[in-house]
Amino acid sequence: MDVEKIIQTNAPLPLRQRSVIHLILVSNRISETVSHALKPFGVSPQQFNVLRILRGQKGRPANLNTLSERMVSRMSNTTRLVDKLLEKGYVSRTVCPSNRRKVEILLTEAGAVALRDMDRVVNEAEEKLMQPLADADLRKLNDLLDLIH
Amino acid sequence: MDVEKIIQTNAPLPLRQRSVIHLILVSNRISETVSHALKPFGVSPQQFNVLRILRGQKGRPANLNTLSERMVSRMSNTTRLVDKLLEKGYVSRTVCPSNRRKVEILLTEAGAVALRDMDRVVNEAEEKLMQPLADADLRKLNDLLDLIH
DNA sequence: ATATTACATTTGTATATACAATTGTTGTTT
DNA sequence: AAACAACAATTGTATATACAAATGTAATAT
Repeated sequence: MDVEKIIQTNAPLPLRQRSVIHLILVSNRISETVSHALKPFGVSPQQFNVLRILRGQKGRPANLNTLSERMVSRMSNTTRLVDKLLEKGYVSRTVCPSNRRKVEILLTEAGAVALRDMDRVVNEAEEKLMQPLADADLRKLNDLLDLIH
Repeated sequence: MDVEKIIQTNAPLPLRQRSVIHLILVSNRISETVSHALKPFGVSPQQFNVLRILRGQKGRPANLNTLSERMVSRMSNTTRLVDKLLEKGYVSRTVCPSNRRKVEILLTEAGAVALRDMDRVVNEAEEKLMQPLADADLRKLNDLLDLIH
């Protein structure tokens, strides 16, 4: 990404500042792309994220706490996210019988089916974005990101 | 950043997928940190961004179009962003005399003063985040990010 | 001159998110 | 058992953002 062109400055940016802006630009691009790919399914990237976490549970129910802890972006209103998925019939929500404070959320069959299609389009979108990076590049990128606090 | 720990999966992620999640996690972390650093000034990162663009204009007024084009995140409602900055007295807004469709936005003296303080805290925050990366690392990171579409 | 089109900004609306306050349930202390 | 603290989820509120529609102004065509 050509940072200077995007933010339209002619003065070259200090290296650190450029890196920070670059990271945000790339992340925005990724989010937009994924968002766009998911549009036909009527789910946001966060909702998609929740569905993937539920699949990872392999049939074991997840409560709200677990979901919010595992989300890529933690500061979400998980209750309302799950509401949306419920409306679409992708998840079920029942009060936990052993502890009535908790709630048990499960991926429905319809959710699992839809998720497979979502996976396909999201994977294609990510592949397209990251295609110029060889495996060695991706490994190096991950190593560098690991350094950031 | 330890991606697997954060999203709490024991299965190691495919390299490309891990990179994508990693980028988003890092970008979220940066946004949160900057957001937090700016809290005492009562401005959001986007508002800070607008102030910086206005300073870059060096006294020449910017219209709304210019602002939205140059913002790191383009999909913002620039009118309302400027409204907020106006309330705080950081910018002025007047109808352009030569073309009454346009609007001329300028950084006020109070805005310039506040911006200097914001710059300091934001720089400190970014420095702290990126401190583990040497110059060579930052250059490499920028190069890799440049590859992404 | 009037109508049409293009331009620049603003407003409306639905959704998302941050953060605080509230509700309902369970566990612990006295 | 009653009172209190801790836990889990939900609701309220303010702000942010995406996207479409509307407003007002200028340029162009008829």
